[in-house]
Amino acid sequence: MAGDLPHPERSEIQLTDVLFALSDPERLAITRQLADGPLDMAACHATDPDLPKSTKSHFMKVLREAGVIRNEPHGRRRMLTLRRDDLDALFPGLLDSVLNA
Amino acid sequence: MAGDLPHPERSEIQLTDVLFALSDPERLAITRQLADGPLDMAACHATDPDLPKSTKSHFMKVLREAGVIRNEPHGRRRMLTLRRDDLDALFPGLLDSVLNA
DNA sequence: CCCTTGGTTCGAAAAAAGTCGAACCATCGA
DNA sequence: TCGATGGTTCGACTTTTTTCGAACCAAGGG
Repeated sequence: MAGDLPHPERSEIQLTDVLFALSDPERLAITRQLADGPLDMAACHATDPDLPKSTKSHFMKVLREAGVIRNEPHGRRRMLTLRRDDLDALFPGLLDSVLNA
Repeated sequence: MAGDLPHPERSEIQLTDVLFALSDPERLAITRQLADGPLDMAACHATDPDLPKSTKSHFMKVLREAGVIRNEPHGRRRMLTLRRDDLDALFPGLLDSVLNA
């Protein structure tokens, strides 16, 4: 593994992909947890604590490829961050309205 | 056919369903057309003008069941309206940010 | 009446997405 | 350097979603 996973540039982020990524309750829950700041992946449980790790990893992949989160290696762990700056710049007000709903 | 199709009550509308309905480019295009006011279904083309009518009808069903639009009989046609009041009340700012993006 | 028009529903097939075990990989601590 | 830890990727399977023709339906017009 290269360690660094691919992330879309800001200019490549598509509104429909972001909406799709957020349209799943588990992925939305993850996104909400990241609204308060970055988290270790291990510290970030969706709703089900017994979720298989491959499934959890897949959720993160969908969010990452849509441009909603960053997933970067951090020591032996993964640091997850919400791409708030990019999303706010591209779609002003969208993230806030989703998180506040 | 009863003529009147089922619509969710405002209280039944789910954020994730709305996000999913808007996460498809065709359905988003339809929604944008309705932002300026109600339209006859016949007057509301998505992107492809040669879209089969059953496919178009299905798009409308997804949007209707998510609570994004109303689809009501109007003479021999169908009147489509964006449920802006309901969406604004439930998810303030969401619709505007999506439409302005 | 019948026929056209505008639209829904059904059914089946294809495409996409979700799920998860197993294998793999990279890093840190002992 | 070995093992444990935290996570990704692969592969196969299940489920959901999409697509669209064909059948159907309701309302108006001739």
